[in-house]
Amino acid sequence: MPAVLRVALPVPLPTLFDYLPPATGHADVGSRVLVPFGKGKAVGVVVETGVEAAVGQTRLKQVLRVLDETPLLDAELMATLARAADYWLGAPGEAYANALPLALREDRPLPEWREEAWMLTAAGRSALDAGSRRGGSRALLEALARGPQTAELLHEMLPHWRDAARRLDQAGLIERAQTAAAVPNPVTSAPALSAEQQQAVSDIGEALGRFQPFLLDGVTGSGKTEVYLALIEQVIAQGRQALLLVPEIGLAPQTVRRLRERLGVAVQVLHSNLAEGDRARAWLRARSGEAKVILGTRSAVFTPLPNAGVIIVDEEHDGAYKQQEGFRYHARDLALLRARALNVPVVLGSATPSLESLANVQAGRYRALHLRARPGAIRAPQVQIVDMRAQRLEHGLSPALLAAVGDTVARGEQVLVFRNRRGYAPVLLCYSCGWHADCPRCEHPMTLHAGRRQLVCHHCDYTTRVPTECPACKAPDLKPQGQGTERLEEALLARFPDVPVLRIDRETTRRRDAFEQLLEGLHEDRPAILVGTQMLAKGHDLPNLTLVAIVGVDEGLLSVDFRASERLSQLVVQVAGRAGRASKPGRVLLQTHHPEHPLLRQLLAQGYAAAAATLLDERRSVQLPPYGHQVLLRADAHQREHVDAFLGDAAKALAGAPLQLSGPMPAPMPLRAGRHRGQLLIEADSRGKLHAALRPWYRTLSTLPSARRVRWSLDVDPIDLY
DNA sequence: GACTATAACACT
DNA sequence: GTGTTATAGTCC
Repeated sequence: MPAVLRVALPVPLPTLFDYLPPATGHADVGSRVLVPFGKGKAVGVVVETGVEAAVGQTRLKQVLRVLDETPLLDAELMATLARAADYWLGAPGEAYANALPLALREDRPLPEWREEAWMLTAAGRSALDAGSRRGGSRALLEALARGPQTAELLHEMLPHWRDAARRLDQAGLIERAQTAAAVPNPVTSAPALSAEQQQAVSDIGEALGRFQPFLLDGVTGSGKTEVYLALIEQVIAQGRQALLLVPEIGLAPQTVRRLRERLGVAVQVLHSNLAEGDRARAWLRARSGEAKVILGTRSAVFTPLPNAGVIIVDEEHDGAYKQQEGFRYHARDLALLRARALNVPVVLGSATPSLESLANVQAGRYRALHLRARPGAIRAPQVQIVDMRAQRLEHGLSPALLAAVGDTVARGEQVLVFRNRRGYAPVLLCYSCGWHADCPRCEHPMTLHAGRRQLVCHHCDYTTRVPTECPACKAPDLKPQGQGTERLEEALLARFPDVPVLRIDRETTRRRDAFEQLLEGLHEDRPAILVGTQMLAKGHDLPNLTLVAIVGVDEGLLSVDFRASERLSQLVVQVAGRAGRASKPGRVLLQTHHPEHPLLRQLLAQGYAAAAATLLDERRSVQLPPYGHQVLLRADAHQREHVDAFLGDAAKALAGAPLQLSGPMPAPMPLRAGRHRGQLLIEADSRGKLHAALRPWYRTLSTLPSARRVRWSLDVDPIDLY
C-alpha cells in the first residue's frame, strides 16, 4: 500500500481525500496543495502525511502542486480545527475552509502582507548629505532620513511621493523596508482603575501563560473595556498577541480607535465585510506575529496566533457568535478550545452573561470576576413598568410613556424608544371580513412598509404592492394592526413636531456607515428621539440619553422557545443600560400587557443575576441546556414527503441509542420561502453519550438515498429551534 | 457543493 | 427531432 497525503477539501462531505505525494516538492501537515478533484481542481489543506490509503489504489490521484513550502496553518490551528469539526459534527473540509480567508483558498501566491514601507540605502544617505537631489526627490530623501516610513504616512506628508520613489528606487537610493517602525504613539493614558477593575486585571494577569477561563460579569458602564485594555497592555509588554472578539462589526470602529490611541500599536481588524485581500493580509500579519492586537467578529476566532497571550470574547452572550449555516460553530466555545490548546487565559465579558457561562461558573470551570460599580454614572437607572391594559393607546404608546417622553425632551434631553419590529405594522387586516395579507411562500403575515408602499415578508423578503381594497371581500377596510419602528417614528414625529426623530433599524442603516452618520447627526446637547430595534441595544455612548422606553417585548414572555426568556432579560438589561451614562440619572419605562409576570418582576426588582439564577434553576429541573445537551437535525425541501422520508430514515438509523428523540416533526415555521421544513431533536444528559452516537450517525446520514432529495444540516447546541 | 449522466416530459 | 427540469451518482 502506498503512503498517501490526507487532504481536507472545501466540500460538505464527512470525509477527507487521499492523494499520492507530488512529483516534486514536499507537503507538510498544514500546507495547502492543489489537487485534481472530480473534473476540475481544488485547493485543500494537508491533514495527515504518510498514511495508508483508505481507498483502492486505482482511485488515487497525485497532488499537482504544493502551494506552501512551510505550513500556512500551524499545529495548534490544525488540531483545534479537527476537534471543532468533530464537536460540531461538521464536514472537516468546511472547517478548514472557514479558517482561511477566501484569497488564501485560491491557487495564487500569497499576497504581500507586509505594510509597504521605504527606507534610505547607504547610497541614498550620501546623496542626501551631498545635496545632489532637488524637488520631490529631495523631500522624500529628507522624509526617510528620520527612519523607515510607511506608504500611508508618506502619502499624508508628500501627496506625490510615488514619482520620486520610482526614480530614487531605480537609482538605488531607497529600498523597501522590512519592518515599518512608524507606529502611532499612545496619545491617551490609562485612567485610574477602580479597585474592582484592578482586581480583575491582576487575577487574569496572574493566569497569563496557562489556560484559565474567566467570566467578567460587569454591568453596563462598569468599564469592562478598561479591563481589556490594561490586560492587552500587559500581554503586549510580554511580546505576545491578544485576540479580541466582538459580536458585530458595528461595534468595532470605536473600539479600534480606543485600542490604537491607548496602546500605540497597530490593531488588525478582521471581519467578513472586509475586502478579501485586506482580510488575507490581516490574517497573514497575525500569522507572522507582527500583528499584536487582532480585533474581529466571529470568523476572527480562526486567526493564527503564534505568540498568543490572551483571548477575549466581548458580549459573550450574543447569538451572533453562532454561525447559522454550513459549519455551525460557536465562536465563544471555539475560543475556549483555542485558549486551551494555546495555554492562555480566555476572558468572556458581558453585562448579561449567557446561562451556559453562568452554569460553567457554578460548576467551577470558569472563574467569575464581577464589576458592579458604574464609575461614570451616578446610579443605575430606575426601571418602571407601565401597565398597558385599559389604557387609551396612541399608536401603541401609552399616555404615561408619552408624558415621560415629553418631559424628557422639554428638559433638552434625549429619548430612546425601543421596539423589536421593523416596518410600519406587522399585519394588514381587513376590518370587514377578517382577511389579512399573508406571504404565499411562508404562510406568515406580511409586514406593511408604509414609506415603500409595500408588503414585505420578513422571513423570505417576498414583496408585493399594498392592496387598496380587500382581495377577499372587496371592502376598502384594510387597516394596519400593531406597531413597527416606522409607525412609532411617524406617531412621535406628529406628537413632537419640534424634536428631531431618528429611526435606526436595518432599513435606515442599509448603506455602509449609515449608522455612524445617523448618530453623528445627533447634537449631544440637543433634545432628540431615537426609535429603533436591537441595533440600538449595544455600544455607542449617548451621554444626553436619559429616558429609555421599551415598547412591546411581550412576545418574549409568551414564546414557546425555551431561550426566549433569557434573551428577553438580556435585551431589557442591555437596552436599559443605554440610559443615563454620564452625569444625568437615567430612567427606563417598560410598557407591557403582563405587569405581573414573574420574570419581569424579578428582573426589575433584583436585576439580571437573580433572574438568570431563576432561569437556570428552571432549566435544571427540566434538564434543558446547559444541563441537558441538544442536537437538532433540520431538513427542508419543496415537497413535504421528501422531508418526512428523510427525517424518518434518520430517526430509524438512530434507533436503540440511549438518546431522547423528539420528532420527526414540522419546524416551528413549517413553510419558509416555499420550502417545507421539518426537524428531529436529539437530547441526552451527557455530551459523551450524544457524540458517541451521533458521530457515526452523521456519516450514515450522508449516505441515505432520501438525503439527496432534501437540504439538511446538523446543529450541535442550537441556539434557536427555528 | 459542483459537476455530470440519465430519464422524463414538453414543445415547433 | 431538441429543448427544459428532476434525480442519482461521484468526488480520493
